[in-house]
Amino acid sequence: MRAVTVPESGSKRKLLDAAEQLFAEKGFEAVSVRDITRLAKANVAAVNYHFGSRDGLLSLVMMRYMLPVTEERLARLGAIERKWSGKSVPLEEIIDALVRPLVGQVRKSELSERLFYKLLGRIFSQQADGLPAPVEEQLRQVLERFMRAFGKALPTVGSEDLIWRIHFMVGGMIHLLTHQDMLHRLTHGASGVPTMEATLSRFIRYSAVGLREGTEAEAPVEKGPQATFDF
Amino acid sequence: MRAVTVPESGSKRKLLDAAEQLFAEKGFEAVSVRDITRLAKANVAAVNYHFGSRDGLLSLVMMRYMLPVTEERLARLGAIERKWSGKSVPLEEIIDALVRPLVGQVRKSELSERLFYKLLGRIFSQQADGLPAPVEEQLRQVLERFMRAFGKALPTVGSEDLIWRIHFMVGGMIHLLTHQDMLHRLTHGASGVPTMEATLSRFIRYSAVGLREGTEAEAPVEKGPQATFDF
DNA sequence: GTCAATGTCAAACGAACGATTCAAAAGGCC
DNA sequence: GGCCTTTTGAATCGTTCGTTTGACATTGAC
Repeated sequence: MRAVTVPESGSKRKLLDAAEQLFAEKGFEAVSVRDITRLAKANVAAVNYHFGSRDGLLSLVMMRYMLPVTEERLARLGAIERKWSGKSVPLEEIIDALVRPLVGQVRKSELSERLFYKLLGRIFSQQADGLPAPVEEQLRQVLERFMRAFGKALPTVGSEDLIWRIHFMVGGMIHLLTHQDMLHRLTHGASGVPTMEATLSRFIRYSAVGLREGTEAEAPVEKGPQATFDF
Repeated sequence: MRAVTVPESGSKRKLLDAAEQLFAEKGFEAVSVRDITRLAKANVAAVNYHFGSRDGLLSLVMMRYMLPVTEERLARLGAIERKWSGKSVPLEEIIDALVRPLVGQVRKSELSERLFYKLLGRIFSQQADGLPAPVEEQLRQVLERFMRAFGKALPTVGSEDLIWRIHFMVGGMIHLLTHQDMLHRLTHGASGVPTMEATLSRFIRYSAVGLREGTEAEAPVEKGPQATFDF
């Protein structure tokens, strides 16, 4: 994976910043090239000059935010598996490796925290075929790696159950990103600070019990020949 | 709530059907009135004649699908509470009342099952201020009613925890609707039939354990002065 | 038959869209 | 200075957007 480098100044950088802000606020389809150049105080032609097309700019914005998240996710998962080498990895730590990079990368961004999460949420909630190919490839890769890890941590959960439970968990994660601001306003009206970190541990606890649902109570019977899961 | 009546034939009906199909397939923003009139084999002016504007048609489509769901949700919850009058209502039955109407209304629709769920998912995943006022009002009403019910069924869960857990659950529900087709293809490759009903009970079990997380193990201490939740 | 209400139709409206052109300006290097 | 590459600027391309217009057809009431 190549890094997405960004010039420190100049109109290219101004265009990227403006595009990120507008995409996060209004969605990828609701922002025109003219909206972006107007905010960046640049010429309409600049987008096509620097990025080839509107789609080129969109891809670059997505990659710039997804790549660090993907790399931190995979690095954290790798570190965890090394730490517990051989032994089974606690479920909570896997979920943590999946979701913590979403907040871990926020400070490196120029965007406000609120817009950063919105932008990530918009990327995740896109239909897969609406994403640039390299972004889609990243998501596929992350899914495969974490699927395998969850499968090992939950050996008594049938593969079909596991897929669905992870599906529900991912839905909660996306919803958390896209509607995070609304709920944080509700639950921390005036006080303020303890926002995302506290929410994260809530999410991890919620998802962990859902993922292992039934594995303690019921007998550890194998559910069929399709015991191991890999796609 | 007034019912949304639809003419049995004529171009108005054809426009509604075409709009529903296209909105479900491509999203509310990606469909033009010309796309709709082309599919309906009607004139471009027909949309504005029958519905006043594109937004008018969009509102009508949303209302047509949301109203029966909302009514069935509230009716089911009411029936459950009457059945368990006084006694505490099992959590699973409340979740069931929230999600079963999503599949209960599918047969009354002209749309295929797959598109029906997609359309509902698109409505739910819209930002609140992107929805027509009456639809938003329905969602607000449903949320308030069910919040109260969940609060009674989980008296030991702090109100702030409860809000977040319901938030995660709703995210899973929306994700289930919007990406249901992809996963059903994966998990029932060729076989087919046992799709949504089995998935629903999976979702209910997953969400139930997440919602009551910690309420069995830990002592039932009140978490603070904000014990009861109502907004 | 006449009238008014109800739909339908082709045509066109102004506005906005992404993209392109080409000349002027700016910047680095000899 | 002179030269060449990179970047900007205003103007404009062809399309598509939602909406409107006014003529024309159909219908049922009286």
